[in-house]
Amino acid sequence: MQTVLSEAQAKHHHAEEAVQSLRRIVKALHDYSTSVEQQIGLTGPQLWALWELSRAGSLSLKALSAQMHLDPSTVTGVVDRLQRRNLLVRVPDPEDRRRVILSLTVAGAQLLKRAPHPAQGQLLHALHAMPLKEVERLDHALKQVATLMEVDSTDVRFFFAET
Amino acid sequence: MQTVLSEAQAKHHHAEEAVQSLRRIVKALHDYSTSVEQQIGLTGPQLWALWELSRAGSLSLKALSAQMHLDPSTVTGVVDRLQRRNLLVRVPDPEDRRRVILSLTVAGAQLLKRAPHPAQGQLLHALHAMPLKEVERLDHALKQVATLMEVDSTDVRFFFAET
DNA sequence: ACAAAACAGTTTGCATGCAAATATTTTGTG
DNA sequence: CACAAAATATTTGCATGCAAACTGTTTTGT
Repeated sequence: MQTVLSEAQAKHHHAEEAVQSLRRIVKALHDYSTSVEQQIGLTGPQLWALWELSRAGSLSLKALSAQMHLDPSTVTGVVDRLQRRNLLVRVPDPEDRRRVILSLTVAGAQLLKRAPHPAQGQLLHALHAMPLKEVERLDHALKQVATLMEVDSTDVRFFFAET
Repeated sequence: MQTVLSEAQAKHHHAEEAVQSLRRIVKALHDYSTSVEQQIGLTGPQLWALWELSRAGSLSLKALSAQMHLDPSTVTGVVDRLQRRNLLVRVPDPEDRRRVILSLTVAGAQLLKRAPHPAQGQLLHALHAMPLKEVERLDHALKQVATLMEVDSTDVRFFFAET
């Protein structure tokens, strides 16, 4: 019983620490975004959108929001602000007049050239600085966490006693 | 050279996968927040604020925002909405009249009783479902990632070649 | 052929979230 | 004591982000 208890406590400890680390990671990502904004005057999502557009050549708004895992209504706003600064254009799709084709302008493409890699760059950089074995394990563990979180999405209430 | 190259590729692969998993985790956290909102009519931050307040008894706005790692101006808004629903009260601190003391109302405390554990509950639940060894490794790896990201916050530009 | 359903994009309304500016109060220094 | 500096909370302005409602267009089913 003693063993079980202390093992549970150890797990609790590491779990809390892991959550804390995730918070730090999210914060670091945000700070990186802020520094990018200072450098080139684009917010994280704005740079990300341009980057996806550059990668794909051109995209419908729906496709772009799928790439970014964001709601189309959110992306509409981001695209508005980019268009207002002449970094991209909206062109109606002749094939399907519901659709809008988004493409970079020359100004947009040029800006991208002097811009850093979008948001996740920081994270990827950190991962690349770690030994392969470590990255493998991290990958595996995170995948497990993500899956567990997705599976148990219903009634997780009171999993923790109030101590 | 062959070995080095494929090892780099393996690392790249796992790094990309890890980023993807982090995205899934963030999304799962958000989905959990949404389900909580459906259940008890409070957003994630609102529940979180009440919970911190309950844990501490009472807090100044500054202290609460420190607990939540949020800007005071953000917390002001959250507190506004909670106060509007009579879940907490603002009382001027007689000791220091700049300060405001936040405390739960009876209604707030009662609501908390039937509320699930705030946001991170989902994540903690998932971590507790994992073997201790795994949680330990995850904790360690995440700590490393967070530290690396914080250290290299300046010029990470172009760490990745455009492939 | 044409009503119904599905789809793409936008608009509106709301809740975060931060930075910068402001008002009030307290503290520290000469 | 006086006055500058710091601290606390708020306000304002802006950019995400989602859900729901709405418009127009295309596809589907009968």
